[in-house]
Amino acid sequence: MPKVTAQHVETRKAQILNAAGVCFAEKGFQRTTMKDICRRAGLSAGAVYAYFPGKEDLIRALIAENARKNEIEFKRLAEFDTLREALEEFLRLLLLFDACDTHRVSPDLDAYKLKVALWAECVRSPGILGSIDDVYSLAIRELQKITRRARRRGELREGVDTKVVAQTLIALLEGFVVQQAVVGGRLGTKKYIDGVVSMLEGGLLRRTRP
Amino acid sequence: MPKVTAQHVETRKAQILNAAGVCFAEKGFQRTTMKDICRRAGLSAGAVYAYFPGKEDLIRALIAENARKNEIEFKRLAEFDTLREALEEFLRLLLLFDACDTHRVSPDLDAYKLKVALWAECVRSPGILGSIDDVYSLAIRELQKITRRARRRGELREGVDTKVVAQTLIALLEGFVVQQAVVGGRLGTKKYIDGVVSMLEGGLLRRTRP
Amino acid sequence: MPKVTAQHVETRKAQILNAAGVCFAEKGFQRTTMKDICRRAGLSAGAVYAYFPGKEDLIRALIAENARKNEIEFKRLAEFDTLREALEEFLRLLLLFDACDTHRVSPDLDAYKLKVALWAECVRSPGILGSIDDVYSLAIRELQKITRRARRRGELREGVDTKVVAQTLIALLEGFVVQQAVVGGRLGTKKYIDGVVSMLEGGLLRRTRP
Amino acid sequence: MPKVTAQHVETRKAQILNAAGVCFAEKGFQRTTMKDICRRAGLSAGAVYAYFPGKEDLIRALIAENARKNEIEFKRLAEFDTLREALEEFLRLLLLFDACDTHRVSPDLDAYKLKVALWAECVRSPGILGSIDDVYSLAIRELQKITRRARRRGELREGVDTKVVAQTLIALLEGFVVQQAVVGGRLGTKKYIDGVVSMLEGGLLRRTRP
DNA sequence: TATGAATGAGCATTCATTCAT
DNA sequence: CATGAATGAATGCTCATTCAT
Repeated sequence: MPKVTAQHVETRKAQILNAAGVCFAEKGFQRTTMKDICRRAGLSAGAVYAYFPGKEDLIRALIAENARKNEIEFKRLAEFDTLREALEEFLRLLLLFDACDTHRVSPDLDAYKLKVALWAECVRSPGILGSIDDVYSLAIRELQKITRRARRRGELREGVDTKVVAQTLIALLEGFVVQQAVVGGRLGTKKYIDGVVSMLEGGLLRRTRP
Repeated sequence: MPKVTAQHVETRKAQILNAAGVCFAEKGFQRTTMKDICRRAGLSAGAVYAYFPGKEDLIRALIAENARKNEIEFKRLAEFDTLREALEEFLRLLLLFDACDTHRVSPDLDAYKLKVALWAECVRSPGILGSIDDVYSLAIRELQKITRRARRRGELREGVDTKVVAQTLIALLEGFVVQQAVVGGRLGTKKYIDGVVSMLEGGLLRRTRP
Repeated sequence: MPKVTAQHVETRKAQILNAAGVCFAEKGFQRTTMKDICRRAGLSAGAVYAYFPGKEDLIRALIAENARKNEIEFKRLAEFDTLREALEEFLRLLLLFDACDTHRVSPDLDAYKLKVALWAECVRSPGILGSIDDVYSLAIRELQKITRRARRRGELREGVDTKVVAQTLIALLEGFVVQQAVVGGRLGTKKYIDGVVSMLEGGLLRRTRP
Repeated sequence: MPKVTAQHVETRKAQILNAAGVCFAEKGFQRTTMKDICRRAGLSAGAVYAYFPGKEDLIRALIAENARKNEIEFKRLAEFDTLREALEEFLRLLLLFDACDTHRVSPDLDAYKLKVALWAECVRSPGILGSIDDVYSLAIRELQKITRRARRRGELREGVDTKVVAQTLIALLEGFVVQQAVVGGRLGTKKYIDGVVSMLEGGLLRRTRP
């Protein structure tokens, strides 16, 4: 019975986070009412509160989940042999699959909007800031690792600060998300990735033959 | 007397928008109460409502103001002779001065946070979406103009899509803003700008001497 | 459980309408705050709003209820054999019992005041006007039926317009209500009814023996 | 200068009461804002408050004015020779001319609505109840005088209580006003008056020849 | 466990009234 | 005398959270 219960708890939590994610993407965190989430989850208020202490905990859980997924993604990047491949994968993973997948949201657009909603809350709630900080630290650390290895292999131009590179890559990602969310997802993801990779290749990577 | 009144109206509106900007940056749009804004503006509720019909109109006004400033900035970029200079100015203007200035906020950090707060509202309120769209269209158009001129002057690598370049530049900007807001402004702006410019130079701009 | 709930909903609604009726009678619609009603109903604001979408709906419901009761009363009038009896019943029912009963108000005075309060709102709110119109149409129609039957039986003086009779009867009723409400219920209901009936008998009804 | 000022004061007061009457008829007392009245009067808030201490005083003044007019009308009724003539005049005066005139309102409908609005306020405001009471007392007293004289002249059926007659007449008046206001003035005033007079003649007045 | 009725603090907004000019 | 900007208490309504069943 304990096992069954543990399983059940996970199912319920996932069900609730699912609903919360969709709602937050649709209407933002503050505009979403607990009733919205209950309705979408097909549960009563009491049930939701049995699994999560409060509304705030729902975003916190969503962010934590996001972090966990991010960690996995970033570690997978380290397995690529060339920086070029890693870069392409980085953009592809995070812009495409990540979008739909991480946040349990089906249409991409919602995933972008949810990200913006999460950021907006991160910026204020002191309770959340901590966890988001960790996500960034991890991402930068992992990206730095990859870049450093690339340098060792001679793939990198000289004089390039690996931390700044990491920040830049993240900015290219998040800046894309903002535009997608705000402009309504009309951005041409494939074209953007290609363009970015080609720009980075030209400057970030050393010319194979001077 | 008409002149005095017109002057007075502008003063009051600015005073209120000032206060609203600071509050939104601090606590986000939804968490900010009208009372917060009134207190900060040193005015009574009635006074604020005499100048703005409602809370929503305050963000709308803030976004509109932002748009107006952006327009001016972007047009100024066109005056630079080389793309490199324009790029540096682009990043510098928008990340540094713009931040403090556009939103009438003194500490930089608040400006970044305000941007995130505005985005979060843009994503939902149908009434706002229109105006923000215009801002993006303008920005992309202006940046494209600059890049096309650079191409004609032979400053640009071949095979580069000017629209994607514009999107990338904006992403580098907005991605930086997100990080600053979320991480708490610990990013080293100067280093970031230098890094980005150097990366773009290497790839975006044709090597002066192969 | 559905039965219990349905029952419960009706109880609550009645409890709230009760309270609203008393408050509106005491202070009028506009001067009555939702807090007044909540206090009198012994419920929280949230509870009241769970059963009625807004303040306006409370009067609307009160008017609708009034209409339903009126319909029943008027149909009962049709069962009397002579017009005289029907008239007496008409006045008696509507001035006495109706007053205390229809509006769930115990002291008569409140019932009169509530009527005036309802009229005052009817006059303005477009949403209410429709329903009140129906009440009048029904009342006039039913009274006309009764009078026409009386004419067929030869109870009526010649040359009498049945519609005008209906309007007159209603006026005698409502004019009484106004006086009671405004003057403070000092009017001598019994005496008024007797007087009116005797006047109507003298003129409205044909002399049985010239 | 004192004379000029006194004249001016009266003009201003009339101007303000005019505006107040129209507004109250349109939207009721509570829904009418002082701003509405100011706008309609073409005056500033300060100006209105210079002539009337507050909003309440505006209805009080309107009621007082109504009372003064009523007094004159009723005294004029006493001058008719027969009760029948007086009755017809009573209804005609008060339903037609009174409506448009007393309340300084041009379209009849507004006058009826204003009456209802005034009653609604009379019922609550303790400060107003007194003055309205006087109006009723006077009306009943004057009508009684007329009826008593008619009795002395043998115009009246035996066994008729003059006070009840007065109340009935007033009820016929006010009941008509309620219907007009609520139903939207579709009542056929002339027909109503004729009908009422004929009913009253048949019963209230002794048959000239049995 | 699950329910959903109830709570009540909190919020945006309105408007009668004042008073410096 | 007149103005109209400013005040701030008051109001209708929402929604996160609790708890008896």
